[in-house]
Amino acid sequence: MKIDPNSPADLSAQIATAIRDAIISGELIVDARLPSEAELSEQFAVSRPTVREALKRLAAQSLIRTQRGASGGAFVNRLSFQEAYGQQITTSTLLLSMNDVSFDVACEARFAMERACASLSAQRRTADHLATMRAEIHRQTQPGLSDQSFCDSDVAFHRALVDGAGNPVLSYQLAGAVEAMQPLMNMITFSERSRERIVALHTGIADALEQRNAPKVETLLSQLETYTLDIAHGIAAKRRPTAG
Amino acid sequence: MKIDPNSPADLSAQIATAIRDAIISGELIVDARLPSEAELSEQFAVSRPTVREALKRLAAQSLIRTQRGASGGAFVNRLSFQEAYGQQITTSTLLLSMNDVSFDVACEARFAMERACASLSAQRRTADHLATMRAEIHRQTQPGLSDQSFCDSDVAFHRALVDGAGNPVLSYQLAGAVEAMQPLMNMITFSERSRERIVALHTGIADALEQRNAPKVETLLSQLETYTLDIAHGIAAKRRPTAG
DNA sequence: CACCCCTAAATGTCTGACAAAATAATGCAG
DNA sequence: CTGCATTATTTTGTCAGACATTTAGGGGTG
Repeated sequence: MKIDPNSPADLSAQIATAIRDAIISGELIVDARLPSEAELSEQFAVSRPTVREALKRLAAQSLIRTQRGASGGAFVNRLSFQEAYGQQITTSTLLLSMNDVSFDVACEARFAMERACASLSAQRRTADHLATMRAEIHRQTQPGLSDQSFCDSDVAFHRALVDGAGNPVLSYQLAGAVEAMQPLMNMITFSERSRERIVALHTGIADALEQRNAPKVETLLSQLETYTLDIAHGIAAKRRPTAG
Repeated sequence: MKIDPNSPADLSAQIATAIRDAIISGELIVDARLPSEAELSEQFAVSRPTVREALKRLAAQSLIRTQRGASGGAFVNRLSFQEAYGQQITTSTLLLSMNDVSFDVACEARFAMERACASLSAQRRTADHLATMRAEIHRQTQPGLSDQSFCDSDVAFHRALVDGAGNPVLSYQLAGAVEAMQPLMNMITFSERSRERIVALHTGIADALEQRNAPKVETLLSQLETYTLDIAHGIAAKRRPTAG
């Protein structure tokens, strides 16, 4: 692992890249201990603060974890699905908010992916998944529920649907799509009537999953997509009423 | 933005979180300039190296960019789809390689998501997308092509399919799924016969897209999934032939 | 007006030091 | 010899101050 002191890039960035490559290539395996900061600074011929900046870059990506004390140090981290979810969500949320992605585009992507889980979920969903969905539906019917809480419950419902597919990679990918949309969804006000309609669709989806009827789940998801767009467009229309 | 010096977490991590939250909440908008490192170290009552470690953490997530010189500093970065792709791929790749995700599970997730793009792509694909796919198919028929190059071309083909859906959010999500599988795919040796079969399926997919026949695209993708699994299982079987 | 130089501001890097945490080693009592 | 408390050592976390490098802007000169 060598670095080029004449490169235009920062030394800490180069060092981070070198170590990251070593991890990705398998040269450094999970739970392996990196040399101490003092040793690294000697190897790369840089100062300790520079090495530390590099290590913090890697820590920000959950590639390493650090521990103090004797026999401490920096260790290659096993990237858990949990941590990956978190990064996925942060990245996706920022991506949507910073690039003026329209509600329609985000919505389309989300439901397209969710429909992709439908048939797998219909095959494999357990009683637990169904129970979670029923519980969230019940929560959604509670009077006086805030829009925020309604959205949270909505996310939990769809998450159960996706988890029902029993494929952690799918769950991971969908986590970004579903949760990243939450800030956009939170701008929506759900009237009593629209909540009724959504709950009805959710109930239909849960029923179809119970019967392992994949096509019906897909159909209902499409209807939910259409209805969500209708609500969003209604809100948008109200906000700029015959401007002039 | 305040931090707690008695928290168990590192100061640099706390500062990074504080600034990250300010960005996500919209308190700091795109291209806004953060205070200089000296000012930040005063505000948070920490030393400059600590502030720098925090900034490097944010830089590692592409949340900020830095510029030297007068009127330089740290600026809130517009997270581009390009950068998000990169992070998505790195994270997904590591996730798969570190968690012993089976080829089957990854494959299932990938094709499920890709099928989700099929109908949109059938509706919206342009002549450019078709041309890209045809070109990659042609490349795949070249004799003497290495397995590595064949895989690259395969990725490019499927990427064109996904991009054909005309939804950047979908493209972003799929980038992770498709590219993260590449290290797994690269372990496969493609015989001449299996290449012929894959090319035939690719041709069928391109034809179906040209005719805007979404159901056929989905069917062919399912066949490709099955066939890919067959190849992978064949390889796995050969590697442990009647052990004992 | 154009060109050059100088200055100031900001990040990038280095040195050296101390604090805090956690393990390892040591020594003492039973 | 064993068990426990104490001390040492290693390692990360933090600080202070300094110099190098890059860049924008201002001012003087032709």
